[in-house]
Amino acid sequence: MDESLAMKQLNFHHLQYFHAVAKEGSVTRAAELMNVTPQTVSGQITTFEEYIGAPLFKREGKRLEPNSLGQMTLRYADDIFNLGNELSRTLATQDVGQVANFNVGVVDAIPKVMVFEMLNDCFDLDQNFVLECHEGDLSSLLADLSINKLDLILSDQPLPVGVSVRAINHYLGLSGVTFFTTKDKCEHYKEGFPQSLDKSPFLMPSRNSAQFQSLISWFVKTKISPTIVAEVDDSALLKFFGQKGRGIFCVSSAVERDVLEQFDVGIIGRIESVSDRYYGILPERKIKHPATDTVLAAAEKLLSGQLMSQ
Amino acid sequence: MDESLAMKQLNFHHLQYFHAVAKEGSVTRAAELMNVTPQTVSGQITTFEEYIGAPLFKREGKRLEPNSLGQMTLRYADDIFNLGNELSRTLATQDVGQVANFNVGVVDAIPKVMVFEMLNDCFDLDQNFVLECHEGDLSSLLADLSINKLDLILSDQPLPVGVSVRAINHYLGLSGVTFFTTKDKCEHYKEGFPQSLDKSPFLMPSRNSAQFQSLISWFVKTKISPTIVAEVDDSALLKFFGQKGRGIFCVSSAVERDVLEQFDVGIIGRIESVSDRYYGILPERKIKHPATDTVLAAAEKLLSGQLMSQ
DNA sequence: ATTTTAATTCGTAAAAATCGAATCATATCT
DNA sequence: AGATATGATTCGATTTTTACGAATTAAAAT
Repeated sequence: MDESLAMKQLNFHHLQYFHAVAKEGSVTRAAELMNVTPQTVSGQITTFEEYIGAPLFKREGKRLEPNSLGQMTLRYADDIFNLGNELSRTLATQDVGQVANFNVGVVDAIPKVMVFEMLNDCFDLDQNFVLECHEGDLSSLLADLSINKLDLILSDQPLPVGVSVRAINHYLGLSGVTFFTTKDKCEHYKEGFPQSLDKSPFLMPSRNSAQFQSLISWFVKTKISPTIVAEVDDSALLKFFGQKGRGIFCVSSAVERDVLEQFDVGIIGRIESVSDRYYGILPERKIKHPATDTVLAAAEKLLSGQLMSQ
Repeated sequence: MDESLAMKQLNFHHLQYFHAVAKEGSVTRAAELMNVTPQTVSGQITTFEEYIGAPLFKREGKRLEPNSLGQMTLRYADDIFNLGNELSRTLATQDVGQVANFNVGVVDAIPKVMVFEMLNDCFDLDQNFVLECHEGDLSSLLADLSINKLDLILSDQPLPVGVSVRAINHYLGLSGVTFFTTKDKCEHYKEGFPQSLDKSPFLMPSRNSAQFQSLISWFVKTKISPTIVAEVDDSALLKFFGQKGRGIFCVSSAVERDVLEQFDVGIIGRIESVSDRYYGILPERKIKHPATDTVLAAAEKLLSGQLMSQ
C-alpha cells in the first residue's frame, strides 16, 4: 500500500530483544533476563533482521556479536530504553491519587536556619504530604535526583557543567556574608573592619562549599590573612565553636537575624563582595511537586529581602 | 514473582498510541495517522492507563488533554520516538551489501580548491561509490545531517553550541591567511605589509564566514582600515574580482599555491594571527562511511602541511 | 569420541491487538 | 429545544503476534 518505500513502523518489541542480546552477548542469557525461552528470543531477532533486510549480528559459531549495523542500532536502542526505564520508574513512583511526599535534597554546606526558612512555608499548604529532607553533598544528591528520588535540591553551587544528569538550574539569589564572634570581642574587631580580621583566629567552612572558595579568594585579594584555626564541615557545629570563643566565623547575611537569636554571638561586619549564591536544582521531566514553587518563592524572597535590607 | 514492587516492562506499543493521541489531541485523528480504527486506540490507551494505575488524560466532554502526568510522559515519549524514527530512517537507507553514496556537505565559505584537495583522495579508494557534494550554509547542512542525508560536513565553524543535532565536531586544523592582488600592484603593497593595507581597496568574504569575523577583529586590533569595496559570498567570484584589479583579497594560506596556479595574481604577504579553522562535522551514530576517514586525514594533512611550511 | 552448552527450526498454544457493531456523550446546527 | 453530526467508548468475535515445547543442529568442553 503506502509503505512501499518507507519502512514500516519500527517494532520496539523486536528492538528490545535485540538490545538484550547485544548487551548480554548471548541469546540464552538475554532470554533469562527477560523471562522467556531462548527460542522466542532467537525467533524475534530473526524476524527483526528479515524485516530490516540485513543481519545485525556476526554469527561465528555460537558466538553472537553485533556487526557495524548492529552496533549503530545498539547505540540508539541504549538511549531509547534508558529513557523508557526512566519513564517507567517515574510512572511507578507516582503515588496514585494522593500527593506524593516532597523529597528535598539539601547540600550540607547551606546553613540549616536558611534551609528551615526556605522550607517553612510549605507546611502551610493544605496539601496532604510529608516533607522529606535528605542531606548530602551535591554529587550524591544529583544521583538521587536522576533516579527520581528527589523533587528538588537546594544547593550552594549550580549544576556542574558536563554532568549528564537531566536537571535544570534555578538561580535563587545571592547573599553577602556576615562575620560573627562572641559579643565581648565584637567591638574590638569592628574597629578597622575588615582589615581587623588580619591575623585573627578564623573558623572556615567546609572545603567543598562555595563559600570556602570565595572567602579564600577574598582573603588573597584584600591581603587579609586570618589565622585559620579550624575547618568545620557542619555549619551548626562551626557556630558552636564560634560561640565558645574559638574564632570568627561567617554566615550568609540572609540569616544573620536567626544566628543572633540562636547563638550568643555578635556581628562584626558584613561584606557584600564575598557572596554566597544559592540554587534550586529541579529534575528536567518529572512533574513538579506542588510544593516546589512555594519553596523556590520563599528562597528567592529570603535572598532578595536580604539585598534590600542592606 | 519478582515484579511485585517494580513495574513490569513499559509497553512501547501502548506508549506509541498514547504519544499519537497526546500529540494529535484526538483519538480519531491518531487512529487515522496510524491506520487503525479509533476503538483500537481508545482501548489501548485505557489498557495503558490501567496498567500504570493512573489516568494520563483529562477527559472533559470529548476533549482529551494530557494531564500533568500525561505531559511528563509525553516529554519522554517524544524523545523516545524521535530516536526511534531516526533509527528507522537510518536502517532504511542502509543500502544492503553495496557501499552507499558518500554524501558530503560543504559550507560555501570554504575555498573550492581546498574542498577539492580534501576530497581528492577518496577517488583512489577501490570502493565502488559515488561522491555527492552538497553546498550550502551550515544550518541547512546540519538539517540534512540530522536526517541522515549527509555523511560529513566540511565547515569553517564548529557545530554551534546549544544546537540539538546529534553530531560531533572533528577539528581539522587551522591555516593563516594569505593576501593577494594583481601582480603589478603586488610590490607596492609588499612594502610595509601589513600596514600597507591601510586605506587599500579590499574585497571581503561572506559576512557569515568565520574568516569575515576574524578579519574584522584583526583590522580593529591592528588599526589597519582597508577600504572595503565589496562583500562577496562566493569565494571563487571574489578571486575573479581580485584578478581584475578590484581589490585585495585573502584566502587560507593552505591553498595559496592553488590560487596562484588558477588565478593571475600575486602574493602580498601572510598573516598567521588571522587564522581560519576548519572542522569536519559527523553524525553521531550513523555508521561512518568508509571514505570519511580518508577525507578527514587528507584535510588534516593539508592544514598541518601548511603549518610546517610556514 | 562423548558430553555439554547454545542457537535454531517448526508446528502449535497462548496472548495481544484489532475490528465490527452498537452505545454513549457532547458539540453543532436549524 | 430538538435533531444531527462527531467523536469516544464498550463488548464480543477475529486476526495477528508472540511464546513455547519438542526436536535439530552445531560448536565448545571434557
